[in-house]
Amino acid sequence: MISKVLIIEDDAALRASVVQSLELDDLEPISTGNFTQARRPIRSNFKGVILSDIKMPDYDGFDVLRFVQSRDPDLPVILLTGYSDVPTAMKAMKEGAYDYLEKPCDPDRLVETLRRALDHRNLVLQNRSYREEIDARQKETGSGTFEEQMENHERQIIEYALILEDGKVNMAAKRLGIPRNTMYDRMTRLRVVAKAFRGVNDDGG
Amino acid sequence: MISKVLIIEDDAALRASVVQSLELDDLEPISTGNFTQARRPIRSNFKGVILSDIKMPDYDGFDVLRFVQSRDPDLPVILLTGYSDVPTAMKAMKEGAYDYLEKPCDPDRLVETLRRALDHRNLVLQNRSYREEIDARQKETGSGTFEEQMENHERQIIEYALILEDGKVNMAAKRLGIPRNTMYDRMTRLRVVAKAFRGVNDDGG
DNA sequence: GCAAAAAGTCCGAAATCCCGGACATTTCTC
DNA sequence: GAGAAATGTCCGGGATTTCGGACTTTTTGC
Repeated sequence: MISKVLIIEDDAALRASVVQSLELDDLEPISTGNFTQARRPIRSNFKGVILSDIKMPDYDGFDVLRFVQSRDPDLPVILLTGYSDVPTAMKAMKEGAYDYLEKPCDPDRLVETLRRALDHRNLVLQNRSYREEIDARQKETGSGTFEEQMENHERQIIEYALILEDGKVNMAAKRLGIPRNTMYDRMTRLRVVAKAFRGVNDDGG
Repeated sequence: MISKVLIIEDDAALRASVVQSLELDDLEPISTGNFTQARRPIRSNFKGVILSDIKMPDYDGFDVLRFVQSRDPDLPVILLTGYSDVPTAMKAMKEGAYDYLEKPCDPDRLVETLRRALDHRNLVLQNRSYREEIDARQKETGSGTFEEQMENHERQIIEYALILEDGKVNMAAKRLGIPRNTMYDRMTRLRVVAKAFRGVNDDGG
């Protein structure tokens, strides 16, 4: 499970206290004092979430939010607002912040919120990798000539059977449920050499 | 995106107000007054989240929480606690509640919290279906007789081409680099019906 | 080293597949 | 709604594949 939290907070004292809270709960704080310092790690595969103050000199929390969203719209940003500054918080949510916390915030609430965000991030990243895997397999079943695809698959089946049977053609044929002569025919056509598969697998024979 | 919220709250007035808040934000409240009424829809593929009061006669929020987790540990439960009842809230989180809200709660905060939970739920369900798909494909490769394996693969290639071409056989044949008559022959042999692949893919054509 | 079993090779007929061509039907285009 | 283009169906001969059987070579077991 991912656990990085990129902190953007100009008040050094508050930053230190946040870092401490996170470390006590086995999260991995990355402490920065302004947006410029924080930019580098913010990218689409960042394995963590962002915790940023809103009110800061130069770049504020909304700048951070916009930048993060340009890099990855599914990278959660939690913003720290001033006490009971509801309008700002509302605006932040509308602009896509994952959540917000009022300063000063309860450490437990902070950690709970971050854990939810990390959980979310984790699911998003997992989802992406699953999707990539599915796409990759789909690609495999959709590139090259029909004949090529069929032949590749045929070769794979035959070679796999040969590996399991230590390169013995007749045994491999029996395993695949086809007459041995047919097996030889196919191997000739595909130019598969049985000898090459002897001793490849340890439990062969 | 899923949007159901199963509400368990014995106070009818509060329940009505929650329902109203949710409907204003295009969520789908399912309103119930106690655990017994709520049990039925709670199952592992429930397309929504649970919002439950903690303090109720007979069964309380922790009973709900435990029951939900027995049905699906990844089904978010948001609990409503009394005002500033921090210890109970902490306990709920420890037992696996997704979040908690203090009564009376701000409608905006309520909706934000529920949306996060719904988002989470959505990702979990999506993740599961992806995983199922990957498992299914894995199973397909490497079992059955030779003929079965070849035929399955052949069918996959042909069906995928048909999907890409919106069920047009001639186009699919061209894509695969085989004469259209051969394509028909193969489809007849495999009992693949072209019509079944029309409109499956949005960019077909 | 001998017999038996398995592995590998060659042949040919039957079965199957490939694929062009002719034709019917549907869909598009103006 | 006529003509064109694409889709779908049917046929048949030539090419390929299948697969049993006969044979040779290699491996196995004693």
